[in-house]
Amino acid sequence: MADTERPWKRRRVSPPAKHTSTAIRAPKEEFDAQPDGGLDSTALDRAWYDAGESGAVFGDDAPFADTWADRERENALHEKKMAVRQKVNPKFLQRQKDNDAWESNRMLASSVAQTRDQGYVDFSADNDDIRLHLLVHDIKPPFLDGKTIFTKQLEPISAVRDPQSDMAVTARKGSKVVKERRQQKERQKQAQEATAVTGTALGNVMGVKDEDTDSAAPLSGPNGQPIKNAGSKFADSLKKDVGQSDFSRTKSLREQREYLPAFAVREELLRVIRDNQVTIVVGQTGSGKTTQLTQFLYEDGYAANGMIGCTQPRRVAAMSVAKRVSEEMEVKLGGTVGYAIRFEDCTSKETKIKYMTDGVLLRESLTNSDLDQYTCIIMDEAHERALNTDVLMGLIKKVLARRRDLKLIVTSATMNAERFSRFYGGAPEFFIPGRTFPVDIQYSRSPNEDYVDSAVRQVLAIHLNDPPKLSILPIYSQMPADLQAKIFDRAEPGVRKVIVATNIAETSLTVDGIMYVVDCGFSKLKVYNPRMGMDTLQITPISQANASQRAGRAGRTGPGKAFHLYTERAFRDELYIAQIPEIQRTNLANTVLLLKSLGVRDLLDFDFMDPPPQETITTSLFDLWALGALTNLGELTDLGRKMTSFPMDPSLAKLVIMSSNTYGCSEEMLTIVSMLSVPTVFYRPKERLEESDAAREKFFVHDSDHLTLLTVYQQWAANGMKDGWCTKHFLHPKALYRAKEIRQQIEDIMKGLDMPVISCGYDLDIVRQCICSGFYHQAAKRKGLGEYINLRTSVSVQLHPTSALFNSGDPPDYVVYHELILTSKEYMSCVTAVDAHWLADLGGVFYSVKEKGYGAAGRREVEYSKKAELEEAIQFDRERAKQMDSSENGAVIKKKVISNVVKKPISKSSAVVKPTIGRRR
DNA sequence: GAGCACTGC
Repeated sequence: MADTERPWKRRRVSPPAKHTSTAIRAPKEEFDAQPDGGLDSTALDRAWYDAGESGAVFGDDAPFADTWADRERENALHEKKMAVRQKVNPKFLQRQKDNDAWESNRMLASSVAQTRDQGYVDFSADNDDIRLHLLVHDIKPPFLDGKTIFTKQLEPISAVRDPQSDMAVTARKGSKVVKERRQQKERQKQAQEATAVTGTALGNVMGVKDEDTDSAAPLSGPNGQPIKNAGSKFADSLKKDVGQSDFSRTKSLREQREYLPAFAVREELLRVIRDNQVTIVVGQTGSGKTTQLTQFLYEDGYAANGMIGCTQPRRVAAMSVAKRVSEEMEVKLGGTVGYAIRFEDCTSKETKIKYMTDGVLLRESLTNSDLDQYTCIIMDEAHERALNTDVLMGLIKKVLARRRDLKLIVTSATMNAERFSRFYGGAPEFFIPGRTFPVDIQYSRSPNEDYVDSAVRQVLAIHLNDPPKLSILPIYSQMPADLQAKIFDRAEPGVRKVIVATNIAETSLTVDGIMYVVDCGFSKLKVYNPRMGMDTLQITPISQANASQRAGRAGRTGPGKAFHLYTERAFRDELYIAQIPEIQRTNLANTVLLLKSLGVRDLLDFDFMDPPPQETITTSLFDLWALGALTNLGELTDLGRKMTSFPMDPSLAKLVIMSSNTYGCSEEMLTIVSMLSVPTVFYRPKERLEESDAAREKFFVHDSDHLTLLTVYQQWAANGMKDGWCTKHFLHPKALYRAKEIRQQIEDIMKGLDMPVISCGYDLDIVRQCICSGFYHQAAKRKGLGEYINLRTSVSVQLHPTSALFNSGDPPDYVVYHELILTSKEYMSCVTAVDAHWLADLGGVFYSVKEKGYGAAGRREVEYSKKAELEEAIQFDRERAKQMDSSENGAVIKKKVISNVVKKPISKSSAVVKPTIGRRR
């Protein structure tokens, strides 16, 4: 079998770092890199391929056949490779010995061998064969030296208004009922179905069987047949809405339009917009602002020289509103009225009214910073303060100063209107009344200790006033679409619906006919901890604005009642007025990179409505620098510029770039990155945990969760991307389809940038190395069973029990992980085993490797690293920064320094051996 | 041996 017949099979591609310039080389790589030292790559390839040929089974009715064959082939090949290596090249082991000898020699001869550097954290592997030490540096780029200020928000922001308040304490404690129920389940499991379980307390009260009250419904139908996926939930819910209200059935579109409150104030609104560059429109629910504003502006001639743009925080909204407006205007969607969301641009040359997500407009500003194509921009739902909305607001403020002809309209709920007005220099507020029904608001008389218990009691109290049968329906975003659709079904006569929802029901979807709302006063909030570089999912008291939004859901189709499960005093004193804007509680690496590429040199000069906390910005800047996206002076590098082309986290963007230009595994990396960009593809219904776990394990690649994801996608693709196949293997079809879309988008971007899409074939070590090149800043070393220590922060972290590496017989010493999540413990999610040498090589900013500690000689060790080079460069840049500081116009870096922290002098002991003579030749 | 918000490019 000649290589030419398999163009996808490529020769091993070396990592970017030049091992030869340092003294150490991992035996494996040394072997591969020696053209004369044994087996050439073609022979290896052949051995590999032959091993595969012998045992392969392919076929449609054996969905896993090719995977298992691959796996076996891989194993067989590995063994063969090792055997061949040792047989064909007996010098191999000898060379290892030689290396050892060489190093001892070098060590003894060298006068620069020093004791351990105190400034380092030393992670020593207790491996008998290779005594390997990974040293961790603590280097900062000059632009982060001292106490440079990047933002007006110096203090961290607390997710709770008052940590001592009743609600904050309750939030931290969690629900006792939930805990007990969990323990009960545990006991039941231990009892091993010895006795049939009859039901829980809750089930007994309601006269419903246990399994009916459980939150997730089974995946299979009544006969155990897998349910075919019903398609996208958006399309579904939109369909069901049609014709639900009598009003929309009996009135023409024109009549409906004129009935809206916005219509009554049309002339006055247009006059205010004409007289002001910025207008804040306070439009309540049901006022018609989203659909009418654009049409008013269009009718008033604003689209004569450009487009009227309207941004939405969510994709569905952008799509469905555009559809509605095109119907009202009796034009084809995509003509005069269009929309643009990720993956879908439904606009044309004729488009005058364009609905889009705020992320799309943000991306557009990358190519046209003055947004010239628009005469008028409406930022809808700005009060939600989504990350992109906030960034856009700062950007547009600058554009408004340059383009006096541009009009901006910001719509907001009542609570935030004044802040927007102030931000835009006292812009007028225009009020449009809403058209909703009155909602009777009730508060608890005393604080509740357990929100789940109180919620159940409250629901039952409402129910017992007029007790028909109850139908309990859960909904959350990760639930399969066909099950989600159930909440929109009309209840049968004599049945009352109870919908148990996450905050998906607060804004994202509307269910008709809700009469009662029970609000527990909490939500799960993702809060970023910059110090630990970690997201935490916290139960947090909601804000007053959230509470009103929840209550308002009872008054959409008739008068309703809302029960808040906290006291009125708590509402007033313990809740923030509005939720903390996303920009202040999230990782900003992405945003900072975007702003840098938009030419914002100093973030302090950027006008944020609410500036992000200092610590978040410094961590983001540091991470970007460590990734190689920023120079030592904090300017964008070529790599950084390339990264902004990709709509994803900077570290993932780096993986894509490295996989294409260095490692030759972009085909694989495209898939992995796409899979990491969607919610988990593994479906784990509560009542079929063991089955679904077993299904997941079939996809495991033992040393990498990333490669496991790759396997899942490849199998899904190989099996025709069928929903039935997904159901059978406990996978979410929706998530996989989305991964496919994302994959296509990234591939298109790569082609646009002339980046080759290549496969590395079966050499998955290449993929792991590439992952290491983008994630070395998130690495950990093994401490115990399943227990690791983060190399840089020394924080103890664990393998998540769903990881492929969990419970594996041979846990790797070093791993990199995709993210850290704090739940009951600090868990690494999506983990890949790496080699310590890769870390030192690819993450030269942070790590260097020492080998062979000679204990008897008093821990005399030699360090090999790129650190000296790096420090030299940093010193050079530091000097440059100083020079810039003294010059007039270049005082960018240091002018914000309050007081310079005196840097510790680099101790003598950190002297580095830089071998000038090669050790082998 | 776990834990469960939501968006967006």
